[in-house]
Amino acid sequence: MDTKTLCLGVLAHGDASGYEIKKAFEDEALGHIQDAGFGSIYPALSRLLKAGHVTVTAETQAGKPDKKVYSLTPAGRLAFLDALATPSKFDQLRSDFLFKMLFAELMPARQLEAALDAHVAEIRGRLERMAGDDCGHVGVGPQFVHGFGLAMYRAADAYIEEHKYELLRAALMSEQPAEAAE
Amino acid sequence: MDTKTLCLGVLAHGDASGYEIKKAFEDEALGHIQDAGFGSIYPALSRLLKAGHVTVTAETQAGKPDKKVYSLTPAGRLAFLDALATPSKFDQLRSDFLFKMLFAELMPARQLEAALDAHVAEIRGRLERMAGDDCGHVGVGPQFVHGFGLAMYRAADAYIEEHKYELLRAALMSEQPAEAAE
DNA sequence: AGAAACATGTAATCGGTTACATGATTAT
DNA sequence: ATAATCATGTAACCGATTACATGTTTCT
Repeated sequence: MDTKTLCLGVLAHGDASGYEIKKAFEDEALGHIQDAGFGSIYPALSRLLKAGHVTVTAETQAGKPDKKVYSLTPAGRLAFLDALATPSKFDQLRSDFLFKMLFAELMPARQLEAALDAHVAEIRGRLERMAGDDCGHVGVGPQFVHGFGLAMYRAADAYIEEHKYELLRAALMSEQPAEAAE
Repeated sequence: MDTKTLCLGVLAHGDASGYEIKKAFEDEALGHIQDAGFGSIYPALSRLLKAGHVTVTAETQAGKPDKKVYSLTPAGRLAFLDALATPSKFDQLRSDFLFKMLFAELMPARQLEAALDAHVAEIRGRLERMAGDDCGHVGVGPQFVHGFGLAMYRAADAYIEEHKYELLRAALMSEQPAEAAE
């Protein structure tokens, strides 16, 4: 998904400035599945403006810098619907964590355990934050995605807990048993 | 993970040519979690050679083009171990599919169902292919990763099956009930 | 006083994807 | 014949990340 389509998606849920679009990628459902920085959002909005997919209105704010609020045009809405209809290629699991685990045998046991624990801790933190989200007000789409995220994180958590000792045992056995002398 | 580190990883499992490294990203465990094309592998190998992380030996083959077989140097092995020790940022779920599902309400019911079915079909295909892999000979690392992939795909499959009708019902209700007249 | 949030943008850089360029052999 | 596999590489392009540049207000 390119940043232009991502911006169209955020704007489909309501008018927003570039800054507000950035914030949308930091919390809630969107933050877990896509990301974009200022350096890609602002140029994307310029291109969308040129293409006629959005319009912009400058809003002067008391005590705050001016805001440029973008709105979807009918053409922009159509373009977004079109993007939704385009089949995208299947998402890879693409994970640095899993890549490292492929080489678990090359890592010292302590380092392996630290990597595993850090990953589980991150998953649990996300799980907790997500459990607190109230999804009553959001639509079925975001609810589905939220539930999907929960299911994935829970499955990952459970799998790692169940299998980390297999990994750790192998790592410990491959190390010199000289540690008993320490 | 940049392509250089990915190449180091493949070479840590044994000497290989650029072509063979590319193949490693197409099958088995690696293919599910990382990807790299010729256009990034060859330049990466050149840079690794310049950095002294790999050495190269030209192998003349009867009836086939010459091969350049790369081997890790001790420095390269160290650099890879170092990369494994470096904490990487947490993997996002980053999914085009989920992004689209966020906007399920904007899609026609048929298109939504098609997207859902295509995704499930892809997951099941992968699940079947993975079930056939014999993991007896590989190490604990690749076995862990293989099992992780299976667990994730199974969880995704189960979640979609359980919740697709919620999505579909909402999509059908939001459409005009004029279809009974057709 | 200093940091953080609000707000927008540009420029340099870096790296990945895609297409191009070449060429032999083997299988259909 | 033609496509596919084996084999290596370069060049153009595209876009994302990062840093830079600017300026106010509010909170600590």
